[in-house]
Amino acid sequence: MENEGKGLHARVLESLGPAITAGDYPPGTVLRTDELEERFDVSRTVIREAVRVLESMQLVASRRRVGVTVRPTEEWNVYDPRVIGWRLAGRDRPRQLRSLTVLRSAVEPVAAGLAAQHATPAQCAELTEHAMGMVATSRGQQLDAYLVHDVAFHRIVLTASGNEMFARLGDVVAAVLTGRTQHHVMFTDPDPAAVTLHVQVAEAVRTGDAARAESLTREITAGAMAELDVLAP
Amino acid sequence: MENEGKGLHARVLESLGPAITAGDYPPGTVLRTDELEERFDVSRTVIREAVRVLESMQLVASRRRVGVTVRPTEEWNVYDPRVIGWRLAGRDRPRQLRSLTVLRSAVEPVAAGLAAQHATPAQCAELTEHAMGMVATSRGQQLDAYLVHDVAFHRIVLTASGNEMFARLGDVVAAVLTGRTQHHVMFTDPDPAAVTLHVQVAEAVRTGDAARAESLTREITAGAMAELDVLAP
DNA sequence: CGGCCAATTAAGTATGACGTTTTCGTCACG
DNA sequence: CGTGACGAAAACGTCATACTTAATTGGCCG
Repeated sequence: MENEGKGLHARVLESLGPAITAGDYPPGTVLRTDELEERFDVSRTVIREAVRVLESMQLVASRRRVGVTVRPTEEWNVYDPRVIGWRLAGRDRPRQLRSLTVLRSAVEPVAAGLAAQHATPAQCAELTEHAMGMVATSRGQQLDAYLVHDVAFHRIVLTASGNEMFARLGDVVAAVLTGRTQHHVMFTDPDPAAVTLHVQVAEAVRTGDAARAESLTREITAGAMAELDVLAP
Repeated sequence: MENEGKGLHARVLESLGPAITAGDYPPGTVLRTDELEERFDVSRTVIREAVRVLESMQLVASRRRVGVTVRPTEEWNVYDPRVIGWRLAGRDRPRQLRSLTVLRSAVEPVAAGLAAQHATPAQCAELTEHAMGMVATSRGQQLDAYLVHDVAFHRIVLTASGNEMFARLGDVVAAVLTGRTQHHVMFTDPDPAAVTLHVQVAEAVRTGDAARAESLTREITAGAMAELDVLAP
């Protein structure tokens, strides 16, 4: 098993979390502690700790004399990295991918503008480096290598913005980009226009041109949205 | 006491969470379970469950033979509503307020643009209603009533965008707006220009003019940023 | 000096007993 | 027949304890 190395409660979590976020237990469903205890063949301690975590994600609510009830979707902590991961792995992956892409299209341009103002020389260097990397790997079925540079590029922009809320979306963007590559047919090279835009963004950040960095990044995210409209429901 | 009604673990959480997010325990600090057990005079069960929740927020990491260690700030789940609340209540409230305002300025304009495309007639009606309410309460030291309409307005825009990630930021925006009112001297009425902008946004959303809704909202959030520069460090 | 093994430490798990709150059913009374 | 109060049951919440597991430390031996 690849399931070893973590505590039992983590294993229960990795089973219940995806199931709930996938909608296997519709909102209002009640789970009794001792039922789960038996189902996973673990002690109450373990179940209780797993339930506490699910509760902290607002996926469930535990009430006396009633049980652990699944909460409606609108109340979930949809920004919790694990919730995002579970939903991306589950049934409504397309919808989730769309939500996150829209979020990207809102956040990244502003982040790029701020990065142009706050990025350190070292960050600027890394940025151009990865932009170059994208150019170098943009042709000839090197999608994996390209993805690495793409993810790194966007992560640096978010970090260099100097806003911690933006910086923490790095994983989200990485997940979206990775997801896109996986769904892309493996034989189509990246859009050359997008590659050029990344190079230009790196340049704009380096020269401190915030407005240009923002508008160029808006073009990138607009492209990502357009791709979605082609490939997703 | 006003502390009744919740479980013991919740009480421990409400004590440890704010302390950690306030920086009372610098990253790397280790907390032993039995020490906490004694300090709060509760059983191990309770401490363990509280620690699990803190762990799920990435505030701490629990490792065997070493203890519960506080994680560096960059790893915290800064989108967790409780973490946001604790930080807003704590020492670096100004920095947090600034981060959230920047996030707002990125998200709300895009949300308003989407709202113009997706808002239901009922939502449009509510929107104009609250915009009117803002006009009515914008003069004569009715800041509390004004705030209610302001919060409702922005909440509806985020919800009407149809993006669940945006919708879940309603509480964040509410916290920011509330925080601003509290810090505002209680005798200055809201900026008339901002009030007008809200009315115009409601109109743009109603008529489905996405570009206009977005750009007007951008003006609103730009105003909020400008206010910050005046009042905050 | 270096690597290996054992002792120690603190978290992880299991279990049984008891407390607490909420819900539901029953019974008596108007 | 309806209503209210009382009581029992159900499920989570808390406590105490014993045992297990993994990681670190330190000492012993090569």
